[in-house]
Amino acid sequence: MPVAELLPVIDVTACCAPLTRETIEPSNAEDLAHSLKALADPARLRLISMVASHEGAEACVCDLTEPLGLSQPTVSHHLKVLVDAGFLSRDKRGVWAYYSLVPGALDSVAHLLATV
Amino acid sequence: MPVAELLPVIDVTACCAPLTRETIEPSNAEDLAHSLKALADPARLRLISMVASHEGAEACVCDLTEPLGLSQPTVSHHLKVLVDAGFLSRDKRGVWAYYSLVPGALDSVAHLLATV
DNA sequence: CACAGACATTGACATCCGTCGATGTCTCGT
DNA sequence: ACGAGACATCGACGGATGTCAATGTCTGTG
Repeated sequence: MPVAELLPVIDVTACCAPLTRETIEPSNAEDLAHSLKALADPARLRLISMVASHEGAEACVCDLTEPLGLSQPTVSHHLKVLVDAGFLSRDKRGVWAYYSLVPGALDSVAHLLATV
Repeated sequence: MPVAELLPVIDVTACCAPLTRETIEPSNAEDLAHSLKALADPARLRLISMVASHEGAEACVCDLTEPLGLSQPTVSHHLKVLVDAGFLSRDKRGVWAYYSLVPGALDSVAHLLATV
């Protein structure tokens, strides 16, 4: 497993100043790039958006597969990427796996990008 | 040339509410993903950071190649990706090409990601 | 006008990534 | 205990991406 898998967003954000404040360190650039890569996919952006606006602010795979128009394994794959990156959390209750937003994760990345 | 090349960040930001406010439209997700893909690379993040913190808030390719540790064609390639995505602007003066940040571009993406 | 230098473009290559079908694992109801 | 269903994992495949060497284009200089 790549090292980056062990560095979710919260750790990235605690490390350094916003991108344009000072020259970013190569290792920090690598971490931030890893977080952004997790977001830089249409299906994953839609998943985050769908989970956030779903009732109860959580959703199971069965809620997401059909509206997304992708196969169940593909949806599970994307969700895993988002969980590993620290943007979503997974809560298995019975047969279902419920995904919800990790509070502050998106804001951390947004803060690193913002110039003001 | 892909259509997305013609949709720099400013257009993406003018289109829709923050990601978690309401379910994002597939086409908007595609546009935002394209912008994020442009940022989701360590070399490109470092380029943005180096340009922003360079004196005069602009830098030419010759300023960037050596500290980045990549070949000149590769640096030119990354800069082109960032210009096409609307994050950097290019100003050719004489033999040199000066790159600088597009004001508000990073903030637009940051605003789309933020939840607050 | 030729030459040197800064940068862009091209072509090639290795790697990464999104996708799916097939299969595995676990839980619940019968 | 068995079967059904929800989800994860695996293996494979095609397309996208980062990188470089080689080459092209343009600008200023001797």
